[in-house]
Amino acid sequence: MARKKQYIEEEVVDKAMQLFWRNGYENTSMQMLEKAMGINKFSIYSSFESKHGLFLESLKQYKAKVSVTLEKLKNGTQGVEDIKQFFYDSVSSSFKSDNIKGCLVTNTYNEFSETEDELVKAQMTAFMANLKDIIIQKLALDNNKDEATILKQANYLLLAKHGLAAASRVNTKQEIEDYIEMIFKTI
Amino acid sequence: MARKKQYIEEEVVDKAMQLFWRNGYENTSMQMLEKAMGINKFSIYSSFESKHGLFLESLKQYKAKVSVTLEKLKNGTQGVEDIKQFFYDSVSSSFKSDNIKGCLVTNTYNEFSETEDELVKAQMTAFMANLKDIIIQKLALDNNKDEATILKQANYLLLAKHGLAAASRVNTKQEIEDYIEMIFKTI
DNA sequence: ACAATAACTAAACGAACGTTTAGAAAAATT
DNA sequence: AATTTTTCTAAACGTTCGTTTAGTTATTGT
Repeated sequence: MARKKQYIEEEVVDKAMQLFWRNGYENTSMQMLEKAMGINKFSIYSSFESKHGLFLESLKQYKAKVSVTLEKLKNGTQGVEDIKQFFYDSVSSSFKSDNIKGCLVTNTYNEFSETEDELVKAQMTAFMANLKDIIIQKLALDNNKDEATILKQANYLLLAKHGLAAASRVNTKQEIEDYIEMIFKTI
Repeated sequence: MARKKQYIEEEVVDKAMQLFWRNGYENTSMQMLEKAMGINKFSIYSSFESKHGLFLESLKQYKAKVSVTLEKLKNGTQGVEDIKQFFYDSVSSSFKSDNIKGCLVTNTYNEFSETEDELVKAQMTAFMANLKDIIIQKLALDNNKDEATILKQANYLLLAKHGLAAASRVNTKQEIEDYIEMIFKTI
């Protein structure tokens, strides 16, 4: 019939994701994407329809990437200790030297908080809500906490995670680890 | 001699600051600034040289604005309790209904973390360092904490404040207040 | 080998960006 | 009132943005 694609979509999306992750949506241009993905604009548009479509695909791939860590948390049986480990897992990629870019979901949550892009915002909210549910589940595993305490602690942990993601962009490993330890002293 | 300016620079900078605060630097256009400041591009450029210059001026004005709260913290004698009050003061402006924009310094810190704008980054770092010093001072006021503990707690509080600023963009008042209370349970 | 089809290159698109400029309007000095 | 000086208006500047469009190249099935 015809020619085959000379690139694997999953591979080029991964490159795009890394760029969005580091620079955000608005500060990543099609020119930068072309270069990083190793294919040109036509190919990007024929595969993903638009920059926005590519971004949504990048978000999807990011979620798939972190789902390993999330699944590990979900399957844990140690309660609070599992959550703590999840926090450590979440920032571990930042410590691989120059990969300091926090959490793509959190970054996106911030960047899009003032926009009217309901599609992206809905995805972010869903991700957060899912994480909150899991955290509540883990907290409930523990001994004798009443529901009100669990909800408060879940909120606290979610916001602390939010801060952690932001912090991992600018703070040292030691500071971040100290921070995590401090977070869980209260719980 | 000649005509006088028909606007007060401090007033128009305040409008600009609010816009930058809400949307960030890159997502605020000159067109938006023209409209919000009520003067046109020529006037903006003759007063502030460039968009970047206007942004620096906005940052300066923001610092002046929060210096009241910062001074209150500096003059406090209650130690940890002063810091907690400072946290409440910091988010209080977010509760005035639709003014949900977090902290301009934190927002800028995040947006510029991957740029090469050393001028802006230096200002942000200086602001953070100053806040850290003050927090250390307040923690030292308290009873019998050793220096290592104080440093750890100061780092924790700084990151918690960072998370708080991000959270105030997207969370409810109740969640934020619960969060602050939780933060200080450990200290 | 050839036709068909899809993926490629590369140039151009209009729109929006930050910035500049030429000329009109207004106020202060003489 | 005339002159000077500065601010103002409004249009245009050159770039870059995301997106589209010809036209070429490569691969597949017949």
